[in-house]
Amino acid sequence: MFERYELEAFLTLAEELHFGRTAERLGVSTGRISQTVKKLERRVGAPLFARTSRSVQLTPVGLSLYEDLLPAYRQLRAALERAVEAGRGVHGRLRTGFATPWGGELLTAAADTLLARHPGCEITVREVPLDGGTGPLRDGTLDVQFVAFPVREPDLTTGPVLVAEDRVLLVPVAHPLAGRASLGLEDLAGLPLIAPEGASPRYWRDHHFPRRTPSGAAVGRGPAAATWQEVLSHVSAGRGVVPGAALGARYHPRPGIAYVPLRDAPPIEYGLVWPTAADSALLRAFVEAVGASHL
Amino acid sequence: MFERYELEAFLTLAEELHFGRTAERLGVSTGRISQTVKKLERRVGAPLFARTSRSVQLTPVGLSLYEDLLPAYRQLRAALERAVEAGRGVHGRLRTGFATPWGGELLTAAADTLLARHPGCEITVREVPLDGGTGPLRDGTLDVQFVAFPVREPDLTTGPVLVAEDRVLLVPVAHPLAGRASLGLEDLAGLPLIAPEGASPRYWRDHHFPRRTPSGAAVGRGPAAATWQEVLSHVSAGRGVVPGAALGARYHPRPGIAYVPLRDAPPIEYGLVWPTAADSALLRAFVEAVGASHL
DNA sequence: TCCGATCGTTGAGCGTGGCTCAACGCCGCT
DNA sequence: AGCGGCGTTGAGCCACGCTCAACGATCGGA
Repeated sequence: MFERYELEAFLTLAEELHFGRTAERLGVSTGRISQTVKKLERRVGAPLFARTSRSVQLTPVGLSLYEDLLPAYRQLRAALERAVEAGRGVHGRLRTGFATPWGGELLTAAADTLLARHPGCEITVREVPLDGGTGPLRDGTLDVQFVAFPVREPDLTTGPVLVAEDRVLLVPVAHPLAGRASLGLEDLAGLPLIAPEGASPRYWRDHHFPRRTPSGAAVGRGPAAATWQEVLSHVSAGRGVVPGAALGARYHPRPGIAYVPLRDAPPIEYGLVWPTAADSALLRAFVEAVGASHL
Repeated sequence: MFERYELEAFLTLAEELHFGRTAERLGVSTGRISQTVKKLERRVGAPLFARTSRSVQLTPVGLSLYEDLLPAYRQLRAALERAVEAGRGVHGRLRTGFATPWGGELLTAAADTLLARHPGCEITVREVPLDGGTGPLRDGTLDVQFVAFPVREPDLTTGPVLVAEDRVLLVPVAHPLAGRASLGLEDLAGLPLIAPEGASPRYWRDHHFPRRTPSGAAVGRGPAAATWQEVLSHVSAGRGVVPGAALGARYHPRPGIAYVPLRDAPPIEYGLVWPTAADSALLRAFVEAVGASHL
């Protein structure tokens, strides 16, 4: 019979007719799509796609399989949704966490709307250390975490992007750059960058706290910080600079800190992450509620 | 979404309303069924079954989920079957193997009927050593093997029981037991039992070549043998005895060997085994063909 | 009310298959 | 001929489905 991942790979590829896009939509590598389709074809005993390195097309067999499978797959999804609906399945306990202060407000707002709709459930919102990465999810302290993307951990599920904010550089007001209308990434060269040191994965730190500018110049090292509050203290005390989301300037501006737009940096994307194994009706309701909340 | 194993566990349990039977039908442990259902219920957010240690019943939510899922699941199966059919997917190469001579005849007969229907495919039938267990499947020498059950290997798929034969004891004609109308397992005490020595798993050897009688008396040790022909040579030369299937006596009786029914031993069951990863349309057609063949 | 039998649950630990990553080969364009 | 885009392949990793054994709950029979 069909495994879920086989179904999804086949159906997606039949729609996209492109291995790269299919892989991206499903959040796996192109190699995996190739291997999965190949395995399916061996089971069926005939090619499902006619493909060269330049084009992918459904064979007649593939087309009729697609037409057979699509409604069945839709039925499965609908059945699950209906069951969740019928079960009024939103109850239980959900422990959520955030590292940046305005994230806490977002989570609290969502928790309130959810509690109003489903009084049965219990939702806690806690701050977590900036340098802990997704550790609290792993050690069972939390069920969901609001974090800055990217998160690429095989055992964690990543929700949609909920907030995308332009990047700014937080500098001490006394700093020469504080007066500039905007900065480029190259301006980071030599500046003492404050960064968390701890369990956060390498690719995440490199993404948010680069050690080199695009042209290769070294970025300086400022003091390490465990929480966002520590980061802000360091900046306002003149001990370093740090990139952050423009949102922070609007919601929790700090005296002594200037927020200068970083022209050529992509926006920071934030969203929810949770252990795949901890999926539950309450969790998904919460994810939806956060998505519907606006700061 | 639903994983295949979750779907099957839920649907089967909804029909059987009994964890033990469900587990048996799916070939897993009851613990796994329990864990799987629990996970599903957490996802749905409501109990699907009302269960005590004495009874299992569908809850209303569970019932409507069952009614939603069953047709979708049937559609999936039907879609696969149709695709295999449409693909005329029976072609390619299939290397089959057997250890007992009459097994070879069974496989050859099936191969012939399959080749007549699908001239495109290539099927080879080879004898394999008795003491190699399922090694040829592991090292890629064979695609399917006809073996005596039980086979409990996580990476192998077990086909249905194709032949169930009463057990007999093969003894030299000159042996005092040769004249008996039947024997009990206790009679094995002290007899030199010929057994393969090699890669076959412990549970398999214990099942077919017990080292103790039911009452605990030690069974003797005869010479080791690598193939079934060697076993027969040893027996007719008076070097030992061996349990086997009654079928052997009918198809390849050997002068010098008496086949005495073993009264209290369960029948030996034979069937096909293959690496789960090697599943293919041709393979399944072959399994079916062997099932339809009769000696 | 105590036992034994039956059945579902739980947690620790194991093994494998789904997955990534990097190298490769093919194709079309310039 | 060189290059860039794309699908394939193989080696290796690790999360997760599964087993196993201990446990707890519920019944029937003395």
